[in-house]
Amino acid sequence: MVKKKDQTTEEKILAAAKKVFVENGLAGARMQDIADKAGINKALLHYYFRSKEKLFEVIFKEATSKLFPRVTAIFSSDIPLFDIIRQFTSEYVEIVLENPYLPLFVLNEINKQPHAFSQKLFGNNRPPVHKLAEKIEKEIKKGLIKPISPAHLIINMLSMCVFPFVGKPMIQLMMNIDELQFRNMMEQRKTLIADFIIASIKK
Amino acid sequence: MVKKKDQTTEEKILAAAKKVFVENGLAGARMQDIADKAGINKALLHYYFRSKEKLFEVIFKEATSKLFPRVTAIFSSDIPLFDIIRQFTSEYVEIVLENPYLPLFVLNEINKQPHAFSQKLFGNNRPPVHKLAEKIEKEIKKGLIKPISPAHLIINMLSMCVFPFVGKPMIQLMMNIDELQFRNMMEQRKTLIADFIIASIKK
DNA sequence: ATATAATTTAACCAAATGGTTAACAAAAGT
DNA sequence: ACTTTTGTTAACCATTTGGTTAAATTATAT
Repeated sequence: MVKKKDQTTEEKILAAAKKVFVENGLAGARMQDIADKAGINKALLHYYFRSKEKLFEVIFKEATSKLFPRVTAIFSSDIPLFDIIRQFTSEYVEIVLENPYLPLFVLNEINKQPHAFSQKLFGNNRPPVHKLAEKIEKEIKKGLIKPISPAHLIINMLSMCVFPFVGKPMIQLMMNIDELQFRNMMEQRKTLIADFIIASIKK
Repeated sequence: MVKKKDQTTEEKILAAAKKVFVENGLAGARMQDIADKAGINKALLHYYFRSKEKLFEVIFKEATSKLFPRVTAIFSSDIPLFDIIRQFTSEYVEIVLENPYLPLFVLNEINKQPHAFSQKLFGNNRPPVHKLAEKIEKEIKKGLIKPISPAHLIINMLSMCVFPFVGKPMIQLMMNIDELQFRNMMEQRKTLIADFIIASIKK
């Protein structure tokens, strides 16, 4: 199945931990489970990472570090609104397609400890939603798009990107589709979401 | 704080259990915690509901029984497409506003045991998405709305209804809004989502 | 070669957790 | 009045879990 040959012990642990944490959350993850999946003794976990919390923090940072800096970059980008929408939606879906279970994991942890995790997630610079909001306001005033509350527009965009992953099993159940079909659908969404939004707000 | 006076013991347990389960999930919930919140002994929990699983099942059914029958009803309703969209979005948001943490809870449990929970959730009659999909197809063929994949349209609608609740703490963090502001925003979404969708697909 | 440091393990520990038991108290029949 | 059923509790139990310890093995340096 998986090649674990030339990985260092630390790498083996991190790979196993990521799987277990993302699947079960912080509280639900078992150190023994991580050790087993990494093919090592449980005590060795504590040798490399002092505690469950510490290990979790490493995984959490690593898992989210790909996504949020990009969000921040795109939100503050100077390109036209429609391009921001296109770029954000396609990039978001593309990145998350690599880790489909990440969003539910992040939302869960942030839900359990909003402030602690917002700190871990954003540090001190949260994604500049206000910049995007201002840009939307401007376009409305210039009469380039239909009037809409910027906050709602942003939430709509975020919703259509994030929810399909969070609700993946439910969607698969309701629509009776397998892994491949789901993946194909998400590939389509890379462009479809932006088209859908723009069709709604374009004058 | 809360009035627990004229409640029967069973009601006290159910109220406490709902809170604890929804906040922590099946695995994260503690029987002792439920007992404490209900102001009773832990053994009494097992006297009323034999096990954690049994208690959970009761809570789960009670919590979801309000929502899904309505979804099914609206999906199979014979009214025009735009009315379905308006009715579904407004009703969904309205119902969930009473239990804002329900969606994340349900998605989590369904994620952990897709088949077991789909059984508990839907029994043998899943929401008839196909009926709605067929209706969309027809409207497209009749040239009444722009062409769009029915599956994607449904996912978009679902996304904009569900995600704001699932992502509530994250949205509150990113947009820096309090409980009341969030609630007001969701009130607005009762009509806004449908307007947004219809604007996008209307010819 | 051998002393030193880094890595790995088996055995153990204390705390937490779901669940049980046996005894006690309160209601409800009779 | 008293017997039976229902409701409630404290104490207890087995298992699980995160974490520790001390010994063993392997690598590194001298």
